[in-house]
Amino acid sequence: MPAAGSIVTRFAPSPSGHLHVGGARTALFCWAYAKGRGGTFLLRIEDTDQKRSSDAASLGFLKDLKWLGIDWNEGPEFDGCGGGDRGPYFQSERLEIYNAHLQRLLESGSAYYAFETTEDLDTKRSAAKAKGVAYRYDRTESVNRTKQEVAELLASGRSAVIRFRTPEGPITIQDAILGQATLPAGEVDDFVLRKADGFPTYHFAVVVDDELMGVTHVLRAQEHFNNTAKHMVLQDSLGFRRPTYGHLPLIFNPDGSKMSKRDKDKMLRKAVTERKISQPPTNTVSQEEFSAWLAGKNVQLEHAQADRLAAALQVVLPEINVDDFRRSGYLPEVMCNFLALNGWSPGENREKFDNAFLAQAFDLSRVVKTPAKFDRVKLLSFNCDAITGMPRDEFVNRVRNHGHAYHSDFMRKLSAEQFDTLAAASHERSKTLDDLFRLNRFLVTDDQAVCFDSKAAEKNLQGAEPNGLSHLRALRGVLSEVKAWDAPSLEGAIKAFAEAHTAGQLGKVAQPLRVAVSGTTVSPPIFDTLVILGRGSTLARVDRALQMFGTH
RNA sequence: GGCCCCAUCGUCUAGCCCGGUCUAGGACACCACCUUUUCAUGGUGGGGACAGGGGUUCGAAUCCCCUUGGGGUCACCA
Repeated sequence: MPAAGSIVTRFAPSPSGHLHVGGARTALFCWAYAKGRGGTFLLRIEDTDQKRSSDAASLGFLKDLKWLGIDWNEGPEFDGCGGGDRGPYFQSERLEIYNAHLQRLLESGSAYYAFETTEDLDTKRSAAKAKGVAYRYDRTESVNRTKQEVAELLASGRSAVIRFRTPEGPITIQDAILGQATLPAGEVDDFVLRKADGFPTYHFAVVVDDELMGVTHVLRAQEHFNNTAKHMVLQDSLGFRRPTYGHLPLIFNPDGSKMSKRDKDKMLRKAVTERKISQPPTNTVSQEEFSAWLAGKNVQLEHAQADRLAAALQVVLPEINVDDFRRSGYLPEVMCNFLALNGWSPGENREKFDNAFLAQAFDLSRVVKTPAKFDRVKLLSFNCDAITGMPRDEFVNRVRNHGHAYHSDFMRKLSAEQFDTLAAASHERSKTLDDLFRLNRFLVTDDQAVCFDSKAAEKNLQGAEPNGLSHLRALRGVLSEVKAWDAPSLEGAIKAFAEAHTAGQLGKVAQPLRVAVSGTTVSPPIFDTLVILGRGSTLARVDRALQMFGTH
């Protein structure tokens, strides 16, 4: 239990889907605020929506937070984090607590049972909309029922919710970031506290838990701003303290649209439509699923399906969730740094910092009020800087771990020595931990299966004599004679060859060789590439290229 | 549509609260040139913003008002 008067912040995700960047940023700020002030950062899982919540999603959130380096002092126990005596930290396990407080409201007349069905309410809502009037819940019928009548209805098994009897009058919200705002009287209607399934709504659970868990500062996304009014009137009715609120600006896509998992479907649909594909590529999704997905814009593919389809179509899906970025090879410390820069800045032209700095420098007064567009290009640049700036050993280790996690096939095909050579050679040209695997497939394909890019071959192997092919033919002899198959020896031999045959222009020799062994014009430095391939593969590939492009 | 909030380069932002030091700073992106065995990196230089209109003031990016624009919210989702 933290000392009295100390700061308690919390991150309270609802466990559906994956942790996305906006949520991660909220968690990071909550963490930093508490951390920098010797307070407590608490994690609570808001799983009151039985339909959407899942244990798998909860676990995913914990893992993602852990990966980002965001540790929680209290909350679900996981990998050294969590615990605490103000639990349980899953709202689904706190129903008795909510019911006890609900009882108080019911008895004082601040809450009441309501029996309208969802359909009833929908009808009223659309009627209001048709008239161009704002819909407000009408409490008259519910409130006029006697206790007796309510009891009878309940006894008869009628489905019921409990609503809050919102007091009259305007409500002024005090916000540490946005200042204050006053909602006119009547803006907040009688919202639901307990759903028909017996679970509390977000509004009720959040107010009860923040009080019971001693939360002093609520930092959350701006979409919750208006909800704060509801929470405040509830706190008053329950006799609760009022935490300090700070509403963080939202994070959007570069085009201003909301960042959502649907962006992946959108991109895939576009690719499918453009290429006029009517049948799913093999081993991706079933024909029925594919057709349904294509037909309905709101139909979403499962993660795994989307990944398979993207792979088959060679489309790179946009990263939305934290684990997408992880898979794409972004570093957790860079994610945190960049996320923090969306909506906050330390000033003094400082942009690069770690979480320790963030914790000591973060302050609500420097949080920006305007929504941010998430710029993946800048993130990539930050990632590149961090990767090229780290020690060689560290890069090799981290890229190896990434490989084991996401590219086990690739890792299996290279020896430890080969991999380390490749990693070292790839360090300075890697923008992500994934680049190495994406760009060097040719190293793990069979010598006879190397796929040649026709433009690359045309430009570097064919053409008027003396062309690349003729150099390659002559170079083949040199390569087979090189005594030690290591980078210095190869460099010596090939440079000597270039001196003799291309007036020292290494490119004239290196490029044909590169195309011959990789199929394209891009690879790690040519000498390293040859070392990784070994003499056998190199010569086999050169021979194959000579054969394929040499005969007419 | 009602209500609430916001408004600086293409993007993230510094400056704004406490008007002059702002011919508005940084970063990413962009353009040009240079370096380079490919790719990438790196180096040098360049273009690029105070949404518009009214006030207040000797003086406004900074304070006030209006307009416009953007966002949020109006669920038995959180």
